[in-house]
Amino acid sequence: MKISTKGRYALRVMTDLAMNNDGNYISLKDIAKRQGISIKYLEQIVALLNKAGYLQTARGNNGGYKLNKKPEEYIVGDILRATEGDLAPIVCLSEKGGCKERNLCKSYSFWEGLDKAVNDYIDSKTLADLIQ
Amino acid sequence: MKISTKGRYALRVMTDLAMNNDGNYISLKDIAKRQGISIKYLEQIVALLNKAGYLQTARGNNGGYKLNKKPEEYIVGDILRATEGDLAPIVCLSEKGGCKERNLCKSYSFWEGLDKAVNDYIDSKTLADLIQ
DNA sequence: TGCAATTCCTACCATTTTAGTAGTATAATG
DNA sequence: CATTATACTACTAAAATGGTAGGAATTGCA
Repeated sequence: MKISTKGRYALRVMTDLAMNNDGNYISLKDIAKRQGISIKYLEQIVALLNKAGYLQTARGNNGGYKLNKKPEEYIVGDILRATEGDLAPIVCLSEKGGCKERNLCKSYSFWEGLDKAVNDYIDSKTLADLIQ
Repeated sequence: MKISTKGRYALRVMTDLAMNNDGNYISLKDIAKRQGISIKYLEQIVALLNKAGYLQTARGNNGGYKLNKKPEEYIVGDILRATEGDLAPIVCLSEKGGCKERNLCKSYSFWEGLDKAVNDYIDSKTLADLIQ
């Protein structure tokens, strides 16, 4: 029941981009320095955020990343799901069509409820909530 | 962000014990058969539950396990914490004395909130809620 | 033109965690 | 004293985690 570094670092990258936004692109080198995370590992995390369409990017000299939208328009849950993958607490909830034994399983609706509690919370926060 | 088999099976063992309780001890052999889990693996899970004081046990012939208390007196959160270990979503929250950078970290209170959301939910359910 | 800075993409790897299996000792019962 | 059961400990294969590494593609600037 742990969030991995991917999700945690992703939030740090996004808050870093939000807080240091001056209109220019921000390089991973700068973010890595501020956050104390290796550039090479950040590349992989940013790739996920980028694939999800959360960033504007520019390659080459003076290139880097910046946010696409205003901080209050980023749902934290979206960021976490994009980097952590599915946050469902157990496999049964992720299976397409649902677990076949859901009607027999006494725990199923409990896990459903936990899943909902988690998602309700992370979807109630935006990037703006974090940086203030 | 997954619950492991330890926690999931633990809940199944507890519900099995609750539902099949006729006053006699219930052997792992029976539980294993009903639940489709190997006896040997169940031994390890039950050991955790036992260490937490949730069970009455009897060795030898006709031995086995039974619940200590009424189903409604078992908090699901307690069962999960006993078998999964700490459910805090990130390491910072588990560190004794708290994360040293908590005042600098923009995400800290977000993770605290997630931890609370999870624990509030799992502590609001009892074994009785599951078996009905 | 060419070099430096940067993202992009993919492969690799050590360590830890997960999900068990296995063996043996200990205890109780009939 | 054989059978049935828990108790304890060691081992292990496979997967996930948390990175490192190398090189290709792109862009800005001197």
